[in-house]
Amino acid sequence: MMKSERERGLREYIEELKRRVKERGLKHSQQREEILTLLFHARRHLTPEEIYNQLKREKSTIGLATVYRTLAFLEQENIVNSISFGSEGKRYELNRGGHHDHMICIRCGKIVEFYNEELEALQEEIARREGFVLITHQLNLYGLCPQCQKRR
Amino acid sequence: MMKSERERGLREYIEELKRRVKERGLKHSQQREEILTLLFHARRHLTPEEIYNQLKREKSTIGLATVYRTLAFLEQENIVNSISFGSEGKRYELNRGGHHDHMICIRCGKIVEFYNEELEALQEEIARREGFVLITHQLNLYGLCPQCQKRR
DNA sequence: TTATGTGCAAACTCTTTGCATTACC
DNA sequence: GGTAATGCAAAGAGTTTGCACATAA
Repeated sequence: MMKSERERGLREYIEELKRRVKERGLKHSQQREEILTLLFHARRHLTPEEIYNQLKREKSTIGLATVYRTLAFLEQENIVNSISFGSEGKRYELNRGGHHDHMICIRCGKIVEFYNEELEALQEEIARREGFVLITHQLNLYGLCPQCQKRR
Repeated sequence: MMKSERERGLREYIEELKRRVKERGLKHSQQREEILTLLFHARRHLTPEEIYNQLKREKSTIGLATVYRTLAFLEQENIVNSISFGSEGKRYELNRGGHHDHMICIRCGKIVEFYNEELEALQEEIARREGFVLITHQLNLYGLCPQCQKRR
């Protein structure tokens, strides 16, 4: 269901990061690589704080400010995406190439990613009707996941 | 296109507020009415700060904390809805009974509300496929409005 | 009368910024 | 060697909380 290309390995993401950094006349760093690596292996969408704590646990010397600065850079370069649920802060995930939306369980916080061709087309259509040129969108569906429906 | 019932007047919204307050064993107040009245007349989605400033300009003695507390109450009672665009804080609008989503111009900030039956149905369908019971959703389309497309 | 609501200030949380130092190229 | 990146601490922005006083029922 998910739009997919051949899956890329960590090595490739790091190469892309280095390329982008060089293109901008900037410098690569240990820290940027650590964050990208963590996001590559993450099974969830992480907050800056979670990324910081995890790296600290792995004995990194990284600072929280660096995490924020790096995430801002990675997002701007479209290497990672951020999503925000309700009023809690942003969460980040590696951009693996397939656009998708999110379904969130309001009880347990479980997040399911989905992609629907028809939905995407419909949004384009709606925007066109209003004369808008659509650039991006964020759709979050909130509900109860199967497990949480059982334990009412 | 927008789901619609007969439009309600300010008086009716205030009556509903009073009813809800009483049901909860709470007390009505001048301040709650001021905020509701402001939201009724608002043409845009307002931040707590904007609501506070506007009321101060109208010589209210209200405090910012009261604005936050009241908005939380009104939202919980489903009298107002909040939306959050990107990472900026929540904005509030009076719940006029018709669910709708938002299209936001990333250049000028213009917000257009829309409602699409087919889109709503499709979301239900997608949630069902994943075994979720859908409770609510938020969809924001970001793009360029007609005016901003011209002045490239 | 009495519990709830209010305004103020302080506290909190999340994020950004200034700056001396480090490390990449 | 020169410039960008880092880590720390302090500053900001937005929001919440504690408390004494005001107010609705």
